Amino acid sequence: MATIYEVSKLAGVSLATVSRVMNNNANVSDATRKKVTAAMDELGYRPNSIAQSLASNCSNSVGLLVSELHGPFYGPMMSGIENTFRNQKKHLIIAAGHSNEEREKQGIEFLISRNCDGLILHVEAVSDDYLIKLSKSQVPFVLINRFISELSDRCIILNNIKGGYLATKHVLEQGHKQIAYISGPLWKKDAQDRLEGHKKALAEYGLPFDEQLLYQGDFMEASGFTGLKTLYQHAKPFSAVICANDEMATGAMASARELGLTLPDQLSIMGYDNVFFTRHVYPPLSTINYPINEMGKMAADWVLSHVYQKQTAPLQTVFEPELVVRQSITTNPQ
Amino acid sequence: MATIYEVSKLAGVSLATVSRVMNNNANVSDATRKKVTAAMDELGYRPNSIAQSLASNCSNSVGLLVSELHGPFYGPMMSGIENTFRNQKKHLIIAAGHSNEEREKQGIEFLISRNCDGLILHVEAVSDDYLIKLSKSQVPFVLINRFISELSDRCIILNNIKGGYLATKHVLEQGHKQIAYISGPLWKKDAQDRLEGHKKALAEYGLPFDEQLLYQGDFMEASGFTGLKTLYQHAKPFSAVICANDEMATGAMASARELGLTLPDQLSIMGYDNVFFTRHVYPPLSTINYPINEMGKMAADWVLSHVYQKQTAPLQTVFEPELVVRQSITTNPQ
DNA sequence: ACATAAAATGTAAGCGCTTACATTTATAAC
DNA sequence: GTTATAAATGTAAGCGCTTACATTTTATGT
Repeated sequence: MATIYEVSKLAGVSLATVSRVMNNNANVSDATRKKVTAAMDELGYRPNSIAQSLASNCSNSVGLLVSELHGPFYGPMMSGIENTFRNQKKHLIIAAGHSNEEREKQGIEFLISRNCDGLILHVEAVSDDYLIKLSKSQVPFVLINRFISELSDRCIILNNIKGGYLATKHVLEQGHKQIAYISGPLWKKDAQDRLEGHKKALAEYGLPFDEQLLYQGDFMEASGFTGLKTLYQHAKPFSAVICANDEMATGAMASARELGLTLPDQLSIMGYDNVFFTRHVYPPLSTINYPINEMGKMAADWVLSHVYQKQTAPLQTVFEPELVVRQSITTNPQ
Repeated sequence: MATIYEVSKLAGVSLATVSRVMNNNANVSDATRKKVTAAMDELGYRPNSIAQSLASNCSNSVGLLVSELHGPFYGPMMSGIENTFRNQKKHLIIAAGHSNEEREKQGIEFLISRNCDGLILHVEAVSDDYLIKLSKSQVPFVLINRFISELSDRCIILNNIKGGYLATKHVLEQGHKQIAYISGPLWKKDAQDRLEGHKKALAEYGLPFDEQLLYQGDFMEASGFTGLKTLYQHAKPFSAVICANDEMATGAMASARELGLTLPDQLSIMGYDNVFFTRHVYPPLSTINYPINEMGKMAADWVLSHVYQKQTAPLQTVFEPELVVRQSITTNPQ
């Protein structure tokens, strides 16, 4: 592989000049610029990005930590991020944290040790304090789907209270009066917020919130399954169940069928996230849209702006959810 | 950030010695090793991986090109790969090719320019010739889900003929006699192979293959939708349709319902890939398992072995599909 | 105690770039 | 034609490591 040295020799200029044309430095005459690019072409020269990084103290790489590389939620997020960065010649180093404190910390360590210029973090298990401490170290980072008030300017989040509110309001509007709720783990802020929105809608319709109709799940499919079963067997009757995410809604669907209920006639189910497979389940699931792809892009823009001083579209930290009506909610239940 | 120089000064040894303890070189006495690690701890030293890469001519990064970062197929593949590499302190740089020739080439260029030591490629649009030429350049790569005979030792593939065979055989065993087929784009080898397996099973049961019952799709959901509609309106009657992947099967399901058919009673549907949401559709889709996660791991092992000379489990290039029976196929259709 | 080999450590060059600073060349003003 | 100023180019010192080779220390055999 040709080096800058060989290019400079062929072009008959100094190393510095070659470097200047590479970096589009203004102070190069057209004539020499042409000589240099010609020499580059002739040699098939490609700059060594490692050497560039070492000399410029900028690796042009940004680290991304997500809980899982698979699963319906992270894919669209990564897509949005990758796209933005590739256009800017930055590259993405990806690691998985598996929603586990130790592994999330390891992942962050790993990315830092890889000289990332900035980090995009979707972490769940690591503590607020850890992140606040981290924010005082060298490497800048932005948080997706997590709010820490001390770090509020770098938290890209969804308005989950509103989302929870919209979901329940829709179900209420269809005439349901007995509504069960399967929440996420309530130590998580987003699970809390969604539930809070639910309560708010209930209150608005003059309905009391009933603890008996609440089941605390963990955002995973299985907990939707057992959640519905538990509610069905122990709680008072209900005509609709609202799930704090689509995975649990899916579990609840399976559970409902196992209980012999026909959907949606005998039970309406509402999801949250608008993960792509919600269109494909049967009946197609009504849910709340989580614009995760856009939020990924915004996180990338944040990095572009704060780390690389690039001009970007105005940064937005809180996104708004939207109701997506499909066919899992009946009107006027008996 | 402390450098190796400061560590060496604190420990009272030379740079080389510090480097040796970092790299676990055997020729370091226990006493000095201790001194050095103590100094490292005291300074909170972290080696600069960029400098290491430049000096050692090894970036410890491997590039991964997939068609999309989202979608049900690539997630599990990336997961398998990331996991293997992180344990080995290698890192993954990810780019998307979008099944488009230009973008795939760009992606490969991008990864190479990022000094990847090796590449894992899931490419669809780029030509065999291009890849053969690429194989003669510096950077080693392995191919997932693509077979090129000149490069056969670095192609990690599924036995798609067998998969196609298993799918059709299962449907035949349930008593179906009129079977439609929605294929992938037939310029793709995997689409061809799956269809070939289908024909083989038909032949084994003494049934002729009927061109009229074939629709050529493009592996995307929409083509499953229009495919079924087209077949239904123009072809002779059939009691089952086999789709060359799950996405198209999903489209076919939606289409069937729109045609007023109840599933699976009036139409059996078979998928391929065993993408995770196939459990969630209704009726749960019978399909062929594609062990993409394992294949991803194998690709990572290939790189570990060929690029980094690591000892790995024996390499396997062709994987076997398996039938997954769920509830989308009826028995003894009328 | 000595010679000899093996183990431990040090020296210094170099990986391929960037960039501050110095120098040369072109341009403008008089 | 000078001189002042700006533009273009060159020089050389790093960036933080690895590693071939040289040197010193330690262990081994007699």
